[in-house]
Amino acid sequence: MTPTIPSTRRQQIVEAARRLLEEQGPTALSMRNVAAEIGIRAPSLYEHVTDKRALESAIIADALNEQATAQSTFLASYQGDDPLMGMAMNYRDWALAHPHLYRLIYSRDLDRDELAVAEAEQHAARPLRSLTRGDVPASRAIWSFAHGMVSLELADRFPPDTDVDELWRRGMRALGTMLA
Amino acid sequence: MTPTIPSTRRQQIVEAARRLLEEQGPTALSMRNVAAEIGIRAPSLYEHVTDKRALESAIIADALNEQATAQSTFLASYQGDDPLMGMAMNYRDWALAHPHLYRLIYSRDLDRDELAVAEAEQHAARPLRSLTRGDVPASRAIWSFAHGMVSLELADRFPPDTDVDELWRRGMRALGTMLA
DNA sequence: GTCTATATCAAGATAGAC
DNA sequence: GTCTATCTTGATATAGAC
Repeated sequence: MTPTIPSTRRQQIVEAARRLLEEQGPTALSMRNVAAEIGIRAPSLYEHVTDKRALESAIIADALNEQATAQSTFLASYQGDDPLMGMAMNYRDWALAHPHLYRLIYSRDLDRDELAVAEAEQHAARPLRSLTRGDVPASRAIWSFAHGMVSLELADRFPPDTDVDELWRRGMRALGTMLA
Repeated sequence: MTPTIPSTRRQQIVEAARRLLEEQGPTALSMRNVAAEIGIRAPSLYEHVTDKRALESAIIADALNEQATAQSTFLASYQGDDPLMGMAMNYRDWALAHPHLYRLIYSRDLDRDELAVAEAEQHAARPLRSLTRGDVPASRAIWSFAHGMVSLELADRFPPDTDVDELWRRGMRALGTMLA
């Protein structure tokens, strides 16, 4: 079987749900829509996922893993002289490319009791931690800044006169002093 | 009329809605619940507020103004030697004291076309800007960090071993170098 | 102006037939 | 596994009484 064809019904459901979310936003992510997307009725979904929240958790786990892969791939091939700023831009670019997905990820508590979610969380934190050479508090503070920036940008919360690039530059330069 | 008794029906509605949100969370914030809270039926609300979104915007405007007042009051009476860290803790404390309210404020785009909201946004940014002595990008970068920290803490996104206080100390100390 | 009564539509979820 | 039928709850809109 080819990788683009989901091997299980559950996987097919999760992928359809994510597609709806990314292309049409959170209001399109209804059980009815997801079911219609794969040609069945809504109640049938409950044979494969516990409820809507579990479906969202599956999307979140997939997304965190993808983001982690994007970051470690970026880091492995980075050639410039400011990998920290590079990672910040990589984080931002991923979020802006998947705005609805990013908002879902941080819209609620993580279901850490679901193994796939707990693993994905660990996975997602690894690339930045490797960059701070194991300084975990520093990596978490940098993550907080990046998340705040992306979150405010996605919600259009910066006043219209804001030079967002400048905020990233100044913020990341200042935060980089944590590592010296 | 005493200040604790809302002078208009609309004000009464906004206060009831906020009370429901703060005490019982976002799912309790329904038009039916709000109406029941003040002893009327849901459809009657639409004589006073355009729709639910406008009601939320009214709550957000009130909340931003309150937060602004809390910050400027704090700043006016601050005696210590690190006002920036003090402001950060004031920001955090306010958010942790009003978690559902804080999440509502940042859950969606601001309705800047509503005058009260646009004014409240300006109002909320002022205390921190006075602290950075007019360095607007610095104040916005600091705000982003603070928002990221609060947002991750409220959503329980820091791993269980996290010393959140330490993240604030290290992050704010680093960001303070922007002002020197 | 303000309210009650009512209707429409969509959502998440469950029971039980096939 | 999938279906139909159904329950419950929510936002919203209109008609019409007072």
